[in-house]
Formats: sequence, structure tokens, C-alpha cells
Amino acid sequence: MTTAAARPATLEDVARAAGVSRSTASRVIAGTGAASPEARDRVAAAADRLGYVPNAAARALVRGAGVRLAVAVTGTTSAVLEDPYVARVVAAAAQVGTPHGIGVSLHWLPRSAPQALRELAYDRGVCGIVLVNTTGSVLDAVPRSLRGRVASIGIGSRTVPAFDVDNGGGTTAVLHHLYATGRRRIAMVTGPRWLMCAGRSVRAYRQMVREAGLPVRLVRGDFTPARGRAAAVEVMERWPDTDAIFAASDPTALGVIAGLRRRGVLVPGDVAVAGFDDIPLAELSTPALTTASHPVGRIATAAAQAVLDRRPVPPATFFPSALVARDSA
Amino acid sequence: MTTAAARPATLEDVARAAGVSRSTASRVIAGTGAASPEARDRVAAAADRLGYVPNAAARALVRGAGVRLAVAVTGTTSAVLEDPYVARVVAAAAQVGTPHGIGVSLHWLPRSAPQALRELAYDRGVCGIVLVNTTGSVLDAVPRSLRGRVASIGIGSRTVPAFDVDNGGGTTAVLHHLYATGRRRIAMVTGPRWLMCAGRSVRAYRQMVREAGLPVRLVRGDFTPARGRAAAVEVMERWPDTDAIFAASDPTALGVIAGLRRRGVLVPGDVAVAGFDDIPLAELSTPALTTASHPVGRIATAAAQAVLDRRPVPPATFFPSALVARDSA
DNA sequence: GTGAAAGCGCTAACAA
DNA sequence: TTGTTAGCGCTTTCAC
Repeated sequence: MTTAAARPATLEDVARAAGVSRSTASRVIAGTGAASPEARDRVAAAADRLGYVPNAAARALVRGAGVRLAVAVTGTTSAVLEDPYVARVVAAAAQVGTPHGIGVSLHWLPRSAPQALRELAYDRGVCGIVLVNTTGSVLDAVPRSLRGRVASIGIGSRTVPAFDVDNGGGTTAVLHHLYATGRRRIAMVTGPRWLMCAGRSVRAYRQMVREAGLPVRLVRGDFTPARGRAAAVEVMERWPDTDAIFAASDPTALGVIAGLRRRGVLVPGDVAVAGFDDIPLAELSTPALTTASHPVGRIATAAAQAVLDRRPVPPATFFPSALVARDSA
Repeated sequence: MTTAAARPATLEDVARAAGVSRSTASRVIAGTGAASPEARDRVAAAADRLGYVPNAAARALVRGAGVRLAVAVTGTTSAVLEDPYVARVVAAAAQVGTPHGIGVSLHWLPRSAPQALRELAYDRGVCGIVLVNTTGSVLDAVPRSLRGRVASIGIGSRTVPAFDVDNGGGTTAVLHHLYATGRRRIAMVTGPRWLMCAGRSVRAYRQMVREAGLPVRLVRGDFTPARGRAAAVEVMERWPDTDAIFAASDPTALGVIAGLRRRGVLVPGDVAVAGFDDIPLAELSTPALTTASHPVGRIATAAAQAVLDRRPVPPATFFPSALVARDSA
């Protein structure tokens, strides 16, 4: 039961109310060090009664720890910060930080100036960093001082553990589905070239078509619907007999469908279309989009947790991506 | 030019390097108080050279300010925190906080226990609160101590400034469009009853149909696609001659379209469908969704800025919502 | 098991 | 204009 107070209670208040010293109160509250069961009870009761909440700033100051988790997104322009995908990562990270009294800040890492990362690393307010859309040069710019308190959603390095969806597995699952349903001339609209983790999908595609003896039909994409629209046209002009298009992201796939429809191509009748990510609205599109799942929330949660808990983690954790078969393919 | 350092520089380091006292350095860095141009230069140079970044925790501690901005979302279950809309708000707030060295944390306010807000208010780490999906009882639970550092996205109160989209205006714009294109039996799928800001849309609907002498056809919704599907069925069964359905959210509208299609109803041929929010994928659906814009990012940015800047703001700021006419209506 | 005391990095009186 | 001083609230040796 918490009682209203003009001024939020401090540890000193709690200690006094419990009749112990500040140190003892601190040990009990922080759960560190020993204390007699009696003292423990009295402090807990007092804290409860006063509605005591530890001051995160003071705690961080004395511990030399930071007080916020930085989400740093690599991109060509700061517009990447408006991306719904980034928003989901930030929200998940914020949820993880909350019980620790840790907030999340959002930063843009210019693709051309990855050293901007150093500034973050030198900010003592930053207790850890979650990298998004990581590139090789960003990874190279990670200072040693960050070791153990940085994680990457995307590719990783020896010092930066990676958390990501298993693009390869998801891609393979989708392509197998396409193949199993009779498609033999499958084109792919990829992610941006500079985004290394997108390369895993492309590799899976190449391997699959090679093994099946199918033609390679690659078109560069950038995850946007607009690019999907254009890519659909491009594909049908270069390879008119294409019977399936796999896009590395759902928004792009939806754009592909729109582009195809505009040309009078039937989906999935003439051309099957599949995406990747299973965004909330994939099932609401017409036709409902066949895609592969992408547990963004779980991935971001794991990454944030890893940096906040300073727990040793494997160099790379891949979250499974499963086929979500609907109507478009 | 910043130089790598084993240990991030402190203000003390900067002062020493600049040959001034810590206070002078503080004044220069914080931009508060006076300092000679000479001292100013020397400190700035030293700070730059050492790659100095102020310690947010120390600063917050001495100032008695917090270090994070809490985004508190009211909802029946903690699942509201997974909502893409909430994610956009959090991301926008995080962006606003970043230059201040302020992080964002995300909290669920149980609809049945709005007093959970007190805990946040007593947390000295919290410098301000942005309320989302505000209800009357949440507003009542806002302690006086929060005055000036709380804002609401949704409804407000005498002490809590509100920032929201002009639902009324957007709704009216959509309904006028429906009317102008010949629709006369317009049903509406509303938002959840407890969400007061959703009431503005309903009021606009009631007024519009009354003035035009049209029948009132209201069905309760909850912003989800699933509910939209069911609502479509419900509407067509209760009022088979309905020729337009307006949903208070785009996901619901998409669900309505799906439900209608399942029954063989043509959109927009038989029934026009319009939504509200203009989510990124509204233009990619089939048919492309007619809706009203909802600048979530700008609204959240304004709300976050208001609490961080402690700037006096009007009791309510409404952001215009414009008709986005596409194919579904 | 407990308390006294020092100090994390910074700002804000106050005095010079 | 500048430096000195006293904390902000907390954790953490180190004695007892």
C-alpha cells in the first residue's frame, strides 16, 4: 500500500522509518549483501508504506552504469527512424528496459559515417546499444569499450552478438512451397544491397534455384512497396514467362501485387506472389499474402535483454521463420 | 574531433584541460550562467578534444529531474503494448528524447487500476509522462505533482493537455465523401466504448446522419480486423440495404472488406468501405482503402516535446485529419 | 549483521 | 567573471 507524499520518498526516509541505517536499507532494497530477516522485513514494510521507488539516476551514477539503452539504426537518411519495423524494435526494447528503470533512445547512424557510434559509446548515460540494420563498417566502428553491452539485430561480429530471423530458412520454406505448387520460373525482389543480413535470403534463393535447376531471376529491391510495384513491371518485362515472384519483405510483395494487377496479371492465377515478414496486415490483403513469419518483437526483446542483463550469449541467435501459406501463392 | 579514451571524460577532465574550474566548465557546457568568451572557447575546445559527453544521470540527479519519459498506455490487458500504434508513439517519443539524453520507457496502465499511475509519478527517474488511450479515471488519477510534465494523446483535462487527431473533422470529411458519392444508408463500426477520444467520431457520425436525414446504424468495434470482419456480417444482417460502412480504424475497415467479400458483397460496388488512420498499407489493399489521415508521429512528437520542454501548451491541440480518397469508397 | 563515511559527476548558491 | 563549497540519492568499502 502506497501513501501519497508531497515529496517522493528517498532511501534515507525509508531507513529512518525502518529504524536502520541507510546502508542496511540499501542492501535490502537492492537485494545485495546480507541483512537480518528482521531488518529485511522492517525495511520492506517501510518502503512499501512510503511508496518508495529507487532513483534510477542516483543508482546509475554511483554504479557508473548508464541509464538508457540506445537503439542505433543504420540507414542512408534519418528517415529510417520512421520505419514501422524500427518502431517495433524500439517498443520492444522499451518494454524490456522498463523494469530496470532504463529508457530507450533512438539514434540514426548515417551509413556514410558509422563513427557516429563512438559518440554513443562515450556517453556515460548509455548503458548499452542495440544495433539495427547493421553493416560491416558499423561493426568495425564498435569500440572495445562497448564489449558486452552491445547487440545487433542483423549481422554480428566476433565482439557483437547477433540476433535475427533465420532469413535463409524462411526463404527456403517459401521457395519450396512455390516449387511444390508447380512454380518453375521464380523471380526474387531482394533487399537493399548494403544490408548484409538481407544477403542470407539471396543466398538461400540462389542455392534453391540452382539445386532445382531453375533460372536465376534477381531484381534489387529496398523493402518499400513503391519499389515492389516497379520491380513487378521490371520482372515481367525482362522475363515474361515468370510464374512466381518472391519479395524479401511484405510491403514490397504487396507492391508487387499492385504492380501486377495494374498490368492485368492475375495473382495467384498467372503469377504467385510471396513475401517475408508476416506483417499484421498480410492476412488482410487481397489475395491474402503468403509469407514467412518474422518474430520482430521476440528478436528485439532478446537483443535488449542480452545487453541489459550483460549475460553471455552465443555469437548468433537465429529465430525460426515459418511459412504462412495463404492465398497469393 | 574526438579522441578515443580509455575512460570517458568527465567535466573535471575538461575543466583541467581548459585550465578553468569545474563550475566554469559547467556553465559553458550547460549554456547557463556567464563566462568570458575566452573561457568559453577554451572549454569548448577541450570538451571537443576529449570527446566529452555530459553524464545524464549525474545531471538529472543534481537537478532533481528524471532521466526518462514514460509512455503509459491504458488498456484492458498488457497486450496493448504490442499495438503498432503504440510502437509509433514510443518511437516518436524516443526520437524527441534523444537530444535531451532522455530515454523512453513503456508502461501498461490497467484500465481497472488507473492508480498504477501513482507509482510512475513517484518514480524520480521519470521526468514526464505521455498518456495514451486516456480514460476519465486515468485522468482523475493524475497526481498534482505531475502537473506540467504530463500530456495525453487522446482526451485531456484541466491539468493534462491533450494532443490528438481531429477525429470529428476526419470523420465528417469521410462521411461527406460517402454522401457525395451517393451513399445514403451508412453504417459505422466504432471504437471501444471505454476509449473516450473515439467518442468524437461517433458524435460526428450522429450529427452528420441526423442533418442529412439518414438512418443511424452503429455497431461497436474495437479497432481490430477480426472485429471488422464480424461487424460487417452483423451490419449486413441487421440492415441488408446498407450501402456504405465507415470504420473508425483502418485495420477494422480492412476486416470489414474481408468480411464483406466472404459474403459475396462487392466493394465498392455494393457497399463502399472507408476507414480512419491511413496506415502505411491502406494504399496497398484491394481495393485501395479510402480513409482519413492520422499524423500519429507528429502528434506523439508534439506531446513528448510538450512534457520535455515544460513549455506551456493549450489545453487541447487537434491535428487535422484529411480525406484520402482511394478506391474502396 | 550493521553503521559511518566516502564519493559517483554534476549544478547551483555564494563569495571573492 | 570566476572559484569554492555543498549537496542530489544512492552504493560500497571498511570498521565495528
